[in-house]
Amino acid sequence: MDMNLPKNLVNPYDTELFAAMCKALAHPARIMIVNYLQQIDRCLCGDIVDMLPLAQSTVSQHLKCLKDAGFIKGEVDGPRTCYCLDKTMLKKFSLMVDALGKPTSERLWR
Amino acid sequence: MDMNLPKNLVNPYDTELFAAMCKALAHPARIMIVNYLQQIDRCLCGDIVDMLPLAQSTVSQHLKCLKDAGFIKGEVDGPRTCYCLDKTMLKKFSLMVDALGKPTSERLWR
DNA sequence: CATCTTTATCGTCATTCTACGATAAACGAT
DNA sequence: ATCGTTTATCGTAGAATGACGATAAAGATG
Repeated sequence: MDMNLPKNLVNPYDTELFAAMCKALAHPARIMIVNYLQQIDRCLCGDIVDMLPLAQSTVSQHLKCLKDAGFIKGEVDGPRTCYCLDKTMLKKFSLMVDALGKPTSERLWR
Repeated sequence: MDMNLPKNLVNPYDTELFAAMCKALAHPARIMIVNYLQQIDRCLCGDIVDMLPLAQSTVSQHLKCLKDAGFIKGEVDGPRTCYCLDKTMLKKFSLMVDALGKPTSERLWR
């Protein structure tokens, strides 16, 4: 998205990235997954399927969405996949959200 | 969304709310609007239309979306509407995002 | 090797989102 | 009262999302 504003007022690159991060979290099932992983550290896809009232294929889709956005990592282990949070990414997201409520001059990210 | 997990592990109410907040921010144009309002404090709808490469009706739609989620407030002034951020809401969102990366026991919100 | 378990992907359908132009509504100005 | 300005809403078209079942793929197990 091209903006009609001087660079010192906006940052289109971060805007796109930040919107994409929000989008990845913009569904209750995906929030549930992140919460769950936060609390049990790591688990198999099947565990998440058991927790959510959704079909296995749907859960797999949500996991892909979170993985593509960088919020979770999946480690293949035989026929299974073990998922865990990427806390670095969560931290980054948290910093960007903080920045949203502060003037540019006080922001820690670019 | 109904979960198959004990209450001590999840919080469906907050999950829905948080997902809705993320959704409201899950578009570059809406991030731009929040950023813009952060930097100029308050402005008319028309100013935002000038900034964004979008039709007036589309911008109005995005503003409604942010307003419905509580991130901005609109004060009608004659035929105009003056928009500004609701920093309380941004703060709340920020706290919820922080919580996402922490165990339940350390969370400041319910 | 045949079978079972686990997960990812495909195809599909219904819904939601995003964009636009057209129009209505609210008011200020002439 | 009429006209111009500003903004919200309506209708709509196309794209994206979210759900599912079916199926493929990758190993384990008998």
